[in-house]
Amino acid sequence: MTAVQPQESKRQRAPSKRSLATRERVLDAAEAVFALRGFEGATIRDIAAEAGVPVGTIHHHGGGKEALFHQTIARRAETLSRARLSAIQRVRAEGPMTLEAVLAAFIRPFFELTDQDGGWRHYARLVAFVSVDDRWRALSAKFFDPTAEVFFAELLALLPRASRPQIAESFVFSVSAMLALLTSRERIGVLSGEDAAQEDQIDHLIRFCAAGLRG
Amino acid sequence: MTAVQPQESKRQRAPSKRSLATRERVLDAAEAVFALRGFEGATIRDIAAEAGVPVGTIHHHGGGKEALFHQTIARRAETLSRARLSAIQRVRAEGPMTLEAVLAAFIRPFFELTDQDGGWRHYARLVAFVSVDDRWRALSAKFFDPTAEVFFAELLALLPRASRPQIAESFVFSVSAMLALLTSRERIGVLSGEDAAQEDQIDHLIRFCAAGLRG
DNA sequence: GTCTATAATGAGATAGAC
DNA sequence: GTCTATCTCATTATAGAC
Repeated sequence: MTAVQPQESKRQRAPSKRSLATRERVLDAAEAVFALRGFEGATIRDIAAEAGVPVGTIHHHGGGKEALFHQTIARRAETLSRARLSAIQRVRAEGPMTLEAVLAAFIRPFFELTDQDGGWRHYARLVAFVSVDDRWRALSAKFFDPTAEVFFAELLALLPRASRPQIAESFVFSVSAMLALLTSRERIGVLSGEDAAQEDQIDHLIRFCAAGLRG
Repeated sequence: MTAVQPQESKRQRAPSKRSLATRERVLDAAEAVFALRGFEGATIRDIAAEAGVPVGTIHHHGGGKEALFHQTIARRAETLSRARLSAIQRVRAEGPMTLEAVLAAFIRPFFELTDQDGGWRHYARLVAFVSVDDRWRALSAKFFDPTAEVFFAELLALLPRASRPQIAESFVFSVSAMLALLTSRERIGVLSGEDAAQEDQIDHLIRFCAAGLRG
């Protein structure tokens, strides 16, 4: 805030490699603990223990519990968005522009990321929490709604005979079904009694949503 | 634990009218606060303030925060179950036994209860929380799974060509879509830009799920 | 940048008067 | 049965040494 420093709140130095690594560890730990216990159920101490750092370090990097939660959501949101948008671009470029292709472009990237990395698995649970809870409405609006609206527009174009509210409802149903599958693939396995291949489950989800949207 | 009292932990006297009324007020308040803030986010003090009783009273009736939460879920679970089971009985008796009729018997009673009473509205949010969160798996299993399995059996009988895991998955998708509509009818209205009549939304949900199950 | 020690707050629970 | 006052503990946050 001095006259010597005209650019306000800009970092003086780039963070060191060590600092960046610690920051990643902290966010990994936060992701895991938040996913397991929810926001209020998680404690800074749990996260510190999980990350193997002192409690103070969490505050240094995270800047408070709520800011830490925001960062945890924000970290992977961009990657997810980009994966989805480039998938829909590919569909636009290569066709065919079917309902199934649009839904797959929205759904598949999330599952692919989730399957390749345990951190993304935790993130999927977090997204489900955030989506279902009105207290995090602002977070959803900032990180997920813009991409969702791109896909919503595609659905509108693909289903000219359906009304806008109907498509909106169907889209909400589809997203909630996707989150259910993301967060409880194990549980579904138990109920069904057999082990369905995961690829089949995702195919099935896409067919379910497409049929619902058409119906 | 004395020899004089062979029946252990039985109440000596029936609770007074006043006590029962207080208990209801406490559960109403707990329902509202838990629905708004989640389990950890809610505090005993918030609930006491909402109920207009001292903090100690909450413990007297509720027996601890977790027991209070259990009671809150338990209080309306029986009513919901019975409404669903008698709806499916009516379908069995009067026919026709369609996918839509079975889904309607599962879905409609919850919405009807939710619409007629603000407490049920809070309860719907609680059910959504409980269903999505593995920490409350035991609660779901005790209060909701038995009824769900009755409907799952009906779906199995109605869709002989589909595999058991597929029906299980579709059922999970349908339940999550139902919970999404129960907890965010307002939000869907905003996205869609117009006001769809609520009856239409429920019809639409049933059609969506039926089409998905068939597809 | 990292870590230790501590401050300040707010929580759930309970004992005992009424 | 109801309510007041209090206990005990765990939490977030921070100040300051390294």
